[in-house]
Amino acid sequence: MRLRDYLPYRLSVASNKASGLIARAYQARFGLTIWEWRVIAVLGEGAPRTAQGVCEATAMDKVTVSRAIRALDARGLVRRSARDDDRRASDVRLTAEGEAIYAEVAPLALRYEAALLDGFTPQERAQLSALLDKLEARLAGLSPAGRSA
Amino acid sequence: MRLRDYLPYRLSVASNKASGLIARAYQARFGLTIWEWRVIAVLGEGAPRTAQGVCEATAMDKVTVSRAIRALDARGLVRRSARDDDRRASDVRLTAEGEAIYAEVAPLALRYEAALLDGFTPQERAQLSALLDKLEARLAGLSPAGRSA
DNA sequence: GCAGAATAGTATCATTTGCAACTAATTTCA
DNA sequence: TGAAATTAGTTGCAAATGATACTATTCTGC
Repeated sequence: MRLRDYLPYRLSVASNKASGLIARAYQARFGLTIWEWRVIAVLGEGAPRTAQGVCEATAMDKVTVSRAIRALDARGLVRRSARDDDRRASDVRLTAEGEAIYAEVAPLALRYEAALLDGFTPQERAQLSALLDKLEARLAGLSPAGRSA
Repeated sequence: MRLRDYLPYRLSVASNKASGLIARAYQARFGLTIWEWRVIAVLGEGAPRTAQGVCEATAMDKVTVSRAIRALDARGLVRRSARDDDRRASDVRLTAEGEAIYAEVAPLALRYEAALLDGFTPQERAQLSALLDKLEARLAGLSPAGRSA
């Protein structure tokens, strides 16, 4: 058993390094945590979402989502509007200011991804993506009930 | 920008799911945290290591290592012995009881890895490993100074 | 149409984490 | 030699995190 060859360990190291790198950039330039950024990223797709919808789209748990949305709301980057078909839930969407942040952060994020994949051939990129798909499928089968953070 | 296709996000989700799955098993059966397990895993290779050496081998920061070693020491799974060539540092090694735990946990860990990779062909396993190598190399180049957790 | 179960989201509290400061020992090099 | 800088490891404290419990609302099915 060699830790440095152990797949879950390697995933963890790679993921933490990548996330840490990018998180520092979000934090330094926009004062956003990774979770706030994830919320912005899914809302940036256009459609409003409930907190629950954000949970599903971001693989964050509901407490984390609740806090991220509250922080974004406090900064005026998102706006919540009660739904009349279900008054427990609210639709969350980006404000104009939130859109502006999204428009700046998204390209930055993509540049980081491009930097990570710099030197990967198109074949390698496709392989990596396919292998991650496969891994995700395995994990979905093995996990008790898909939480993550 | 689609979050669900974003590489750092995908790595994070896969890593957290895999780690969480395995962490639950360590915790439930042996009362070990992931960090304690990592320390045991590297010490299980045989050679004693200083805390610093453990840091390098596990990609953990020194505070985390210090705490993990202390907890393992308190449980009698590792033993520390002052070095006389440098009295700031101690060599840490597994006790007999630590070895016994290692002998039980390591196969369990490998079974989990095998479960993750169930359905992967040998080619796919090799590809995954090679792609992670490549990613790690990129990350080493991009990261300010390789910390992680 | 109503009692009980389920769900959206929030609040509480204990634990974990990480940074920065600290002690003690060692190295550097003038 | 010996003062300044560096390193090993620990500690303290503030912030992040997560499990659990809670409120309010909606669904179920009898």
